[in-house]
This record gives sequence, C-alpha cells and structure tokens, in this order.
Amino acid sequence: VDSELRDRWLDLVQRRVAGANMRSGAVRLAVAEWLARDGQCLVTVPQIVDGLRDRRLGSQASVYRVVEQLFSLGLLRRVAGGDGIARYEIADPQHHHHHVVDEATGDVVAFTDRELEAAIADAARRLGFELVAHDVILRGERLRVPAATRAQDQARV
Amino acid sequence: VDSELRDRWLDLVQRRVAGANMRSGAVRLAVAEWLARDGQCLVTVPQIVDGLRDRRLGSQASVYRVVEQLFSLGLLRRVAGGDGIARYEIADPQHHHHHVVDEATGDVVAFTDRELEAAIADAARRLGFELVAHDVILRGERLRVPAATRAQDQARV
DNA sequence: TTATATGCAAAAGCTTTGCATGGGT
DNA sequence: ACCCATGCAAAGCTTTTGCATATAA
Repeated sequence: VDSELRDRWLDLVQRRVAGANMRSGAVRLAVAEWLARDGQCLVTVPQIVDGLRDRRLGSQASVYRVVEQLFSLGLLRRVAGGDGIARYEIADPQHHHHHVVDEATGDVVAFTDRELEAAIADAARRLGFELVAHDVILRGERLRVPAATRAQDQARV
Repeated sequence: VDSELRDRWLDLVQRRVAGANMRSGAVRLAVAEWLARDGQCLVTVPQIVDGLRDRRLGSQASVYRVVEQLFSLGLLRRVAGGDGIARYEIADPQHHHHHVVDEATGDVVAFTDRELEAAIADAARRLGFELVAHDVILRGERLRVPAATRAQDQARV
C-alpha cells in the first residue's frame, strides 16, 4: 500500500466532493477510505461491499451509487477485466500505470513505462484524437530469468 | 466488412474446429458466419443472439457456449468495454488492431500502429513476460483537424 | 451407438432503480 | 426546511448450469 498515494487521493476526494455541492456521507467516506487503502489496483464493487460488511454500513445499492459518483468525478479508473465484471482503481493524477496479467497464475503486475506512454500519445495524435484516458492490458507468462528490468516502476499487486 | 478477412477467418474456424475433435453444428456455424461478417469489431453476446433471432436458431445458452468455444480455440479476442460487458471480435492472426473511443459520440475507431506494437513488445520484455496477447483502448475526443495521419490502417467501425 | 450439440428453463451473479427513511447544511 | 445520502427490496441484464433431446460421426 502506497500511503502517500492513499493520503493524496483522499484529499483529492474531499476537495472534489466539496466542489460538487455534494454532502458528506458515511458510506461515501467509508468507500473512499477502503478504496484508498485496498483499491490501488483493480477491485470489483462486490469486493468493496464485502470489505465494508463488518462495519455494518454500505448497502449494495449505496456502494454502487458511490462508486459511480467517484468515477464521474474522475476519481476512479474503470478497467474491464475481460470477464464481464467492471473493475475500478483509484485514479492518481500524478502517475499512470498499466497491468500485465500472468496467464499461468492470474497474478496482476502493475507497471509504468515511459516509452509506451509516448507511443500511445503519438498514436492518438496521428489519429487526430485529444487523449483523455487510455488502458493497456498485457497478457503473458512470466519468464524464469527476466531481461534487465528497465520499467520505471514495477510492483506486484 | 473486410471480405478477405471474413473468408480467411471462416477457413481458420473450420480447420481449428476440425482439429479439436468437435462435430459440426448448426449454431456454431451460424454464429461463426455472423461473427465473420458482423464481428470484426467488438460485439456482445446479446448482439449475436439478436442477430440470429430471425433464423430461429441459436438459443442464448448455445450462443454463449459457442462463443466460449471459439474464444478457447483462440479464434476470438475478448476485450472488455469498460462497462462490465464482455465484447468479442474475430481474431485475425495476420493483423492486430486496437481501439480508440470517441468520448463525445461513443464511436469506436480501429487502428494499428507499429510503434505502439514495438513499445508494447519492449515493455513486456523488460517486465520479463512472454507476451501472448495485449489490449489497448484509447479514449478521447476527435479533433477538427487531425495531424497528418500516419497510422498504417485506420477504419471507422 | 456414442459422444457432442442444442434447446429450454432455472439459477447465479452483477448492476440498476423505486421508494421510503435518515441525515447534512 | 430542503435536498442529498442511505437502506431495503425488487427488477433488469448478462452469464452459467442442469437436464432432456436431437444430431453428427
């Protein structure tokens, strides 16, 4: 858990919620806190509901509503896993990251890569699009001896 | 509709199905033919079911089963649309393509880009993964005057 | 004949919605 | 007071599964 990111994101949530004439609410706060801690990479709404079950708050309906609100405010990224279930993660304005899925184990590794970002920006420019978001998912199998790892940031999730 | 791709893919389906000790079936044939024509870019299973409704064949269950079979045989790509609904398109062994979604209109444009492919291959190598698949979705808004379009292949879908 | 393919119907899981209640400002 | 936030329950939609029947080989 990246505690710096967590705190930065919670601050952002507070500011954006305040700036959208929404009132503070117990469920939204609980969902935001849970996501700041456990939603740094690809969680489903049912997982959030489970995570809040012990607190005796956060009905299914409210959690879906809160997640939709946070997404609309640009505070969450929604990346579909390919299995027909929507997955969310907190959106960090300072860092993009993408995902590589180990087909053998199902493990998800998050990574950032400057060259990939540049290639995406170039492609969008060539296509005549102003880019507002982009998702990349790689699928493969982990090699025994990785080539020299130059990706800037790499973390098992 | 790319009729060359359509025929090439239908041939491939026939060969792979034959090579997997599966028997020929009316629904699988109808689904494959529909996909070869209308599934060159991102369709959902309910759309396939609708498309076959007039033929009086292709129950929901059978279509889901056939699509899963084709996917398992590597004949379909499954790309999540971000909304929690699985989308499929025929997998062409000769060409990858990716998608850019116009956030303003919802239009999907398919494109291929050699530099992007190279950047993805590089990133996978650095991460120590042998790549078996990759999905890229860009989201943005179309500019009035596109910069010189250098993407190799570009088609509205 | 035998395993696969299909249809029907029900069930399971994710997501949304209507309505009444609770709570922030 | 007003109106947003929440819970509950029901409904909607996508997807899976059980079981009986039909069909290819």
